[in-house]
Amino acid sequence: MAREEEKIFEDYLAIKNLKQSEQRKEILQIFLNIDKHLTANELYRIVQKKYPKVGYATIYRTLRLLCESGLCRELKFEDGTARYEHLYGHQHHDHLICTKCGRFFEVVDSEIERLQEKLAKQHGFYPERHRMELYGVCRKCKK
Amino acid sequence: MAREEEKIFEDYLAIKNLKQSEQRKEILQIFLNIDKHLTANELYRIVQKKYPKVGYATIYRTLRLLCESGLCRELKFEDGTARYEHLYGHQHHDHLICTKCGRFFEVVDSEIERLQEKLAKQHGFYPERHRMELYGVCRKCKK
DNA sequence: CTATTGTTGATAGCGATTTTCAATATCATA
DNA sequence: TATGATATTGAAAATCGCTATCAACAATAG
Ligand SMILES: [Mn+2]
Ligand SMILES: [Mn+2]
Ligand SMILES: [Zn+2]
Ligand SMILES: [Zn+2]
Repeated sequence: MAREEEKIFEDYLAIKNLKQSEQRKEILQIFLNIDKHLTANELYRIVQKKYPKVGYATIYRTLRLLCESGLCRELKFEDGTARYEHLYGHQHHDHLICTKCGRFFEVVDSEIERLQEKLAKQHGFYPERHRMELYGVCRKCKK
Repeated sequence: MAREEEKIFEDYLAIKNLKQSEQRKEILQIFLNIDKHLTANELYRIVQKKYPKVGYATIYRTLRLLCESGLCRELKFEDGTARYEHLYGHQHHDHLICTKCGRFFEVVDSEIERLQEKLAKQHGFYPERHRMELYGVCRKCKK
């Protein structure tokens, strides 16, 4: 499972002279097995079930390492709480968010992406990145 | 000055059986006179200069009322701190945000808006609203 | 094995925002 | 205008998500 990601994380730790702790391995495994947009707290609770001794701070610390190593991306939606998604092997995308059930749907629209670049340039802006979220009601929730 | 907005706020308070306090009038005036994307703290400091007795909680409470009455919109950008902008008489817009100087530029692109609607519908979504922020370096900051 | 150095969990701290509460102001009505 | 019901206020405590601190502990090189 996820040998490539494990290697990336190990290599990142090695380069930074960081150690391969049990906690880091455990959290990496659980992170890789859950491909959702989790909050730190949600991840904490899941990790706790399997490894009750793990502390809150370690979750945050490891999430930071995962982001730095390129495996994870931190996102902030409307409520301001950080959420974390898989980054490795995932291309850039934006999100549709259901205001009823809270689910996230990933989308890409190359035409919109092109127009965003153009819009920035029209205003003398040198674009670096963007964020786009569409809020609405998903098919299931509309009944 | 801003007679219309004053009326909207007064009417809103009346409908909700709320009272027309001095503080509310003062904060409304200052809010209306500053057309920026202020944080609660920034507004607090400006209000304090003129009315030193006003409390922090009253700023937040009044900002909430301004939002509910339709005069104000709360926005959250990358740092998670809420910012407040004028809503009355302002059409929907998105933001370009300079990562050097932190300034906000308001933009609308009807073609992007159209494609956003279309994108949502393609995924079976009933769109309600969206948020789009383009981060980059503004003309001035690029030298 | 041992020393060095990084890691951990608990907990304190922080910034933004909300809640609590007793004192006070607003406002409809007498 | 005086009264009283009800809403509002400022100060301070509480909360929330997250980061910093620190002493005990674990990983790794030699
Ligand atoms: Mn995603
Ligand atoms: Mn704006
Ligand atoms: Zn839904
Ligand atoms: Zn700039």
